[in-house]
Amino acid sequence: MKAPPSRYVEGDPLIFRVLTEIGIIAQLSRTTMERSTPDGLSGAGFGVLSHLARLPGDWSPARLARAFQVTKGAMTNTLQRLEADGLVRVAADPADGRAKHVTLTKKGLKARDAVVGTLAPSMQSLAGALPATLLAELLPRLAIMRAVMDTDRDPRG
Amino acid sequence: MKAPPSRYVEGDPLIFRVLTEIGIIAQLSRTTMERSTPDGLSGAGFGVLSHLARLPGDWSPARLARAFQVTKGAMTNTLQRLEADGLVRVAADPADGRAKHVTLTKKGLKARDAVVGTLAPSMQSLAGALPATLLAELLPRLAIMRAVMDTDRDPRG
DNA sequence: CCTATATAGTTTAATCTTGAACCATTATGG
DNA sequence: CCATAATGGTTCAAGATTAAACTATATAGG
Repeated sequence: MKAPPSRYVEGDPLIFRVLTEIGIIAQLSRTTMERSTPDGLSGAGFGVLSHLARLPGDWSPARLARAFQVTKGAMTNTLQRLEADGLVRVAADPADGRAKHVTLTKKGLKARDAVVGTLAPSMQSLAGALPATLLAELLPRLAIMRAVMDTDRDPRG
Repeated sequence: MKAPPSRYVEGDPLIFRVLTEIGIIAQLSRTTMERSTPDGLSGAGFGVLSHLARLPGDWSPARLARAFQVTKGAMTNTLQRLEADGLVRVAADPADGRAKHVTLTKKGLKARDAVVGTLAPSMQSLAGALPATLLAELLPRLAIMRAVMDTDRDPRG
């Protein structure tokens, strides 16, 4: 019987420790990212542009809010700013009187690509500092975890 | 030569895709966590309590701010709320006239444990829904990634 | 049909974080 | 020793997010 080195480090279930690491990495990458978008494009705005660029399909404000796990009010706000800057187009859905369609403008795509380009050097330096196979090992596992969490979450406000 | 299924999904470097997954998981877990602390304890507050509970040592507001990658102002705010609720103690550092020491109170430790307990069922259900070895495979790799990002970041605030 | 319920989107007040300015104290190096 | 730079902490205005209330449209059941 020997005393543990600290009260919780050993005892906390794996899941807590994994989520803690993920939270810190997300925070670090978020601040890095936002420093590359001083042109009035918020992190949330960039996220929406990037999402629309990567994932084709019909995107309504409500669907975007669910995808980002953000309230409808926050998404309204983000989209209003993006539309005011001409980065997205928001049109009424002809099939559903409640809904709207969000699409990327050319300007929006260019703005997104510009941020990605600005970000590239620091991302490459980060990737280069990691063990060669690390990212390839992480990605599919993170995708599984995200998929599981994504399915049994509660809808938001 | 065949056309890629979408413009970016295949082309984005691994590092972007990994960080995207991490960002979404962090957001999902953050909202889950904050729903388990309706007693006026913010997510940031819980993070600080948990940090102090898990990692012994001398913690000043500035060091906590760096650990969480948050501005000094935000940490001042968080600590003032925690201290007002009697969850932490903040005392002047006798060795450094500028600095302060932050320590957990018994009440703070109990509050932290209570939140962890409330969270446990959903965490267990999540862990149970994942492939058995997934978390054990993720943790060391995430720790490496966090360590690398942590070392060559800019100081804040 | 018609009522009840669910969903899409907006608005509002409250909360939190940032960035910058600021003061106090400590380290550095001529 | 002294001037300068660096660090610790607080405060304040601006920006972003949340929860909740509200309007409008759509769906389901009797």
